[in-house]
Amino acid sequence: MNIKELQYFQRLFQENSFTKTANFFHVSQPTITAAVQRLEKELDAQLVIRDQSHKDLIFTDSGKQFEKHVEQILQEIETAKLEITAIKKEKVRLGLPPIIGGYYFPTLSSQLVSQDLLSQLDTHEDGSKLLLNKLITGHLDIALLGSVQPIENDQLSGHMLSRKKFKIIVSRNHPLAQKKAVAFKDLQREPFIQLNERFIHSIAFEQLSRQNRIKPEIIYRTNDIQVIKGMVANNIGISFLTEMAILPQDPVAALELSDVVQPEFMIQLVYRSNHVLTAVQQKIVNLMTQYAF
Amino acid sequence: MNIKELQYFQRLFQENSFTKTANFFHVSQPTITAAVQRLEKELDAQLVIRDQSHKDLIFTDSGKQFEKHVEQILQEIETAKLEITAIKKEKVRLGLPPIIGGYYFPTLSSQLVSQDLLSQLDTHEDGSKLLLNKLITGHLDIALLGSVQPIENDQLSGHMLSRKKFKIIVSRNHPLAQKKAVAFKDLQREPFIQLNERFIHSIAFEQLSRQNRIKPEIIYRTNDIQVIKGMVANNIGISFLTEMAILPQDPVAALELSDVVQPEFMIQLVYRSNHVLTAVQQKIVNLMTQYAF
DNA sequence: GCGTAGTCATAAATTTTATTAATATGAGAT
DNA sequence: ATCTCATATTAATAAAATTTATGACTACGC
Repeated sequence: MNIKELQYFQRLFQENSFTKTANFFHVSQPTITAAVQRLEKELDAQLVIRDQSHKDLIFTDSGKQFEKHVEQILQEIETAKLEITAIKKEKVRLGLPPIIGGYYFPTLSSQLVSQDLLSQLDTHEDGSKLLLNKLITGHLDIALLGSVQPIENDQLSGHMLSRKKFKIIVSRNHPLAQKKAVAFKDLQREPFIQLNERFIHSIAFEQLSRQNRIKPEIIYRTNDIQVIKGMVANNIGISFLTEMAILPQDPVAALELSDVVQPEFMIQLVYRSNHVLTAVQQKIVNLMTQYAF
Repeated sequence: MNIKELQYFQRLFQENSFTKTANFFHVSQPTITAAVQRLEKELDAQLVIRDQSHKDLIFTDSGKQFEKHVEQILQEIETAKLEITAIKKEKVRLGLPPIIGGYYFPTLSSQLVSQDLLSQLDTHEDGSKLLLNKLITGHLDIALLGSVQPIENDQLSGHMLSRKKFKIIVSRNHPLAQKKAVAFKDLQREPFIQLNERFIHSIAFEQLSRQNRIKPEIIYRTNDIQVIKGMVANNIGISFLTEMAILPQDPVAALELSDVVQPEFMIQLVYRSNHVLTAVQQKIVNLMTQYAF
C-alpha cells in the first residue's frame, strides 16, 4: 500500500470516474484501475462496484469506510509535512486570538525578549475556532486560547495559564460608576455594546443571561475593543469585557460582577498532544507557564 | 512514500538500529538505509543522525515528530483493516459493559430477534474504558456504554439512549427499608458493599460523597452484582446501584436518593465518528434509539 | 438497429522503484 | 595496527507501477 494509491482512491471517490481521476493526476486510466485493484487485493475486499449498468460507480460499504480512513491518513501526512517544514525554519508558529494578542501577550514579550525567544516566534492572530483548527491540521505549533471552559479535546494538550474575571464597564457619568460591583440581573434594562459573536464574550454573556433569566438588549456589536470603550465612555451604552482588556487609563469605570456563579475568561496554552516540543518550543512553554499571571 | 517505509521507520525508531530493523523485517540492511533516505528526501529533512561517535542513533526533532505521525497513520490503517474484515463477515461487533449486558440489553433483544438482527450481532462484554479503546482502534463497530457524563470525544459520536437513577438498596429488615427515599448524607454511618472501581458506580459514589462532604465506609468490593444483593439481603451492609440493575424479585428494598443534585447512570450508543454505518448497523442503531427506555 | 462516443478492464512492453550482494567507510576496542 | 560492529555506497537484479494498445460493454443519437 502506498500513499499514491490512497490519493488515487480518494480522488476516485470524489470524482466517481476512473478517467477523470487519471486526468487529474496526469496518468493513464489503467494506472488508476491497477491501483484500485491493488488496494482491493491487499484489503481482500471489493471497494468499488464498476459498471452496474455503467451509469455510475458505486462504492461498497468497505469502500466508503476505507475512504474515511484514507482521508485521515492523508490529513496526517499533510500535518506531518507542515510541522517538519516549520521545524526546519526554526520558527515557532504561535496562534493568538486578538484579545490575548493585544492585552495578555505583550506582558509576556519582555520575558521572551530577554531569553531571545521573541525573534523565533511567528505569531498568527485569528479567532479561537480557526486557531484550534490550525493547530489540529499542523498549521500552528502552539496557541494561546481564550475560552470559558477548559479545552477538552483528545487531540490537544493544554496548560491553564490564567483565569480572568469578566467585568462591566460603564461611562464615568453613569449612575453605576460609583459602585464597586453589580449583579448581572440588575443590568436587565441597560443597553449593551458588545464584542461580536466570534469572541467568547458572547458565550459568557449568553451564559449569564440564561442563568439570570434576563435578556439585556445589545444595541451594537463590533470586533474593535477601542470602539466599545469609546462608545461606553460617551455613555451610549455599557459593556461586558474581560478584566484583562480593561486598562487603568481607559476613560471608563469598571465594576465587578457580584454573581456567585459567573463565567471566567481562561487563557490556555494548547498544542497537539502528539506534537513533539522542540527545545525552543519547550523554553517558550516553560516561560509562559512560569510567568503566567 | 509507502507504508512499508513507514513501518521500517517506526521500527527503526524503536530499535535504534538499522541492522536490527532489517533483521526484524527479514530484509537486508541497505534496504532500511535506502528507505529512510527516501523518506528524508521526500520530506526534505534529516530524520536520523547516524553514527555520531557511533554509539547510538539520534533522531532529529523532525524525526521524532514524524514518528508520532507514522504511529497515527499505521494505527489508522490497522483500524481500517479491522473494520473491513468485520464488514466482510457481515457481523456487527457490539460492545457492552457487564451491567448493560445483564440488565438493559436483554430488554432490547426481543426487538432485535423480531427484525432478525440478533444473529448478526457479535457482542463483546468488557469494561467501559476498554470498550472505548476498542471502538477507537476499530475492534468494535458500536458500543453501549454506561457513564455518569455524556461522552465527549471528538472521535466518537453518541446517542443518549436512557438515563437511570442510582438507588440505595438495603435489607428488608433494615430500619430504612420502610422509607421511600433517603438523603445520601444520612448514610454516613452505613457500611457499604460496592461494585469495584471498574464500574462507574464508584465515580458516582465518589461524586455524591464529595458533594455531601462525607466518606461512608466501603466494607467490601466485588464485581458481582448477585454477591452484592446477597450480602445486602443478609444485612451485612447496604449498597448503591443503578435502578436498572434492581429487579422486583430481588430480596432487598430499594430507596430513591432525595438529593436534588445527583448523578445519573447514562446509557449511550457510541461509534467512531468516521465510522460508516452499514445498512444493518443503521437498522440496529435505529431500533435501539427507538426502543430505548 | 447501426455507428459513435464514453467508460473501464486487460495484456504486453517499458519505465521506475525497491532490494540484494558485495564492498567501503569510519569509529571504538583490544 | 587490526578486529569488530554499524551504516553507506554501488552495481546488478528483482519487483512494482505505468503506459500503450486494444477489447468489451453501454448509452445515445439518428
